[in-house]
Amino acid sequence: MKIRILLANDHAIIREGLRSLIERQADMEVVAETENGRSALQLARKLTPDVVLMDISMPGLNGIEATRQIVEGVPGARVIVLSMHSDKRFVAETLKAGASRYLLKDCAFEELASAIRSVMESGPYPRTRIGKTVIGKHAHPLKQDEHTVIAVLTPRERDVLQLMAEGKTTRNIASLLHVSVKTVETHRQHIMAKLDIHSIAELTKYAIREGLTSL
Amino acid sequence: MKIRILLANDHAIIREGLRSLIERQADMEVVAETENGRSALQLARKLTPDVVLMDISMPGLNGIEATRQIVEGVPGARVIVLSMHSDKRFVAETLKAGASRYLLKDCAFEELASAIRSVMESGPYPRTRIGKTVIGKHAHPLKQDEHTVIAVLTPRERDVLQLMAEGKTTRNIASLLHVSVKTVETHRQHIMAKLDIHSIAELTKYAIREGLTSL
DNA sequence: CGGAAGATCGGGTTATCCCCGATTGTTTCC
DNA sequence: GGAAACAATCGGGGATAACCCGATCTTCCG
Repeated sequence: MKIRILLANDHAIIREGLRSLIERQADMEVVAETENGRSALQLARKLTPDVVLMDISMPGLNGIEATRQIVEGVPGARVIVLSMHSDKRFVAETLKAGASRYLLKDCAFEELASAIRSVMESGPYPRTRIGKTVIGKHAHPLKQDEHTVIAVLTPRERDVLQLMAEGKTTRNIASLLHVSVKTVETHRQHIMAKLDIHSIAELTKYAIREGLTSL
Repeated sequence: MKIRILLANDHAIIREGLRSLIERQADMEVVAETENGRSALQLARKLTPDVVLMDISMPGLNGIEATRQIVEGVPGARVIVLSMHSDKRFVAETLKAGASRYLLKDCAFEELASAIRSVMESGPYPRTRIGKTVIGKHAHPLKQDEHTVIAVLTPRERDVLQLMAEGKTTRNIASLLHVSVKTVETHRQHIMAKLDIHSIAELTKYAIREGLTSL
C-alpha cells in the first residue's frame, strides 16, 4: 500500500515539481493537489490522505490554520509543513497547530522523503513527542541553534546584543548601561566570537530569531 | 541537440522539482544548478547554457543583477525569470535587465516549457518584443505596492541594501558589484537618507520586511 | 586556595562614516 | 530638442567607530 499524499501549495509549478519527485518513489503517490488551505481541508476530509504536504503561505486559509483544522478533523492524517521561513515563531506556531514536521524549502528532496516515511512509522498522532522529534529534526536547517542565546551568552551580553539589534550605537548602549564604550565593545567582540557571527546585520537576524528583538 | 538549461534557485527542493520536470522533456537537459546569483553567473560563463532559469530572490547577487550580468557577459544565453512577485516594478526591472521572459511561480510547468522553446526560436536577443509578450502573460495579479523598496530605492541601491543586510562589508560589496568602495558608500548614504534609517540593524530589519533578505 | 568566568577598561591600528564635490549617461518633461 | 532631474560612478579628508591585543577586578565554586 502506497503512502497517499495530498499536496497543498499555492504555486502550481512547485506542486508539479513535488509531484514529479514524489512519483519517482515507489512507495508514495499523490492523491490530489490544491492551491489553497480551504480546499486542502475539504480534500483531506474526502480523501483521508496519509500525509498532507503543506505550504505556510496560501491564499484564503493559511497553512497553519489549515493544519490545525486537518489535524483535528481528519483522523490519521499527518501534516508536514514545507516553508521558506526559518523563523522560530513560525516553527513553534506550526507545531502547536499539530504538524508532525517542519521542513525548510532549501532542504533536499531526500530529506522530505525520509520525513514522510518517518511520520508514517510513528502513529497517526505523534503529537506527544512532537517537541523533541521535530526540534531535533530541523536542527540542521536551522543552523545549530542547540545553544540558544541563554545557554551561550551571558546576561550582560544579551543586553548588549538586544540593544545592538535595536539599532543603538555602541556609544548609546554604553550610556544606557552606564559603562564605558570600551566595555560595550568587548561585550560585542565576545558575542561575535561565541556566535561566530561578524556583522551587525547577521547579529540582528540572530537576535530576531532568538526573540531578543522584533522586526 | 537538446536545449541546455542552467537552474538558479535558492531552494534545493524547488531546484530538484524543476530538474525532475525538465528531464521529462525529450528536448531539454539541465546542465547545472546553483543556489545563488554569483555562481549562476560563473556557471553561465563556463557552460554557456541556452537558457538560464532564474529566481529573483537569491542570496548574494540577486536574480535581477545576475540576469543583467549574464545577458551582458554570456553571448547566446537567454534568461527566463521565475518569480513569486507579481509586482509591476519587479517585472519591469527584470526585463530591463535583459530577461527574455518573466513567469510567475503559479504558472503551470507546461507554460514554462513552451516559454523555453519559444525563447529558443527567437534569436538569442529577442529583447525587442519582450514587453508585450510578458506583460500579457501575468496580466491578472498585478498589484501596486507603493510603499515598498521598489518605489523608493533604485535598483542599484536595492542591490547594495540586500548585500548590507546579508552582513557584507562595504569593501566586500564593492568587490562583489565591481565598483569602488566610494560608490558603495554613496549608495548606502542615499539609502539611509531616503529611508531615514541610520543603523545597519534597522536597515536589516527593513530589508527582511521588504523581502530583500531572509532570516 | 586556585582557577575559571564574567564584567570592566585602555592603547593602537584599521576600517568605516559622513560631509563635500564631480563626471557621465539616461529619463523625463515642457 | 533642450533643460532638468535622476542614476551611477568615483575621489578627498577629517571625524568616528570598529577591531585586536592585553589587563585588572570581582565572584563563585570545587
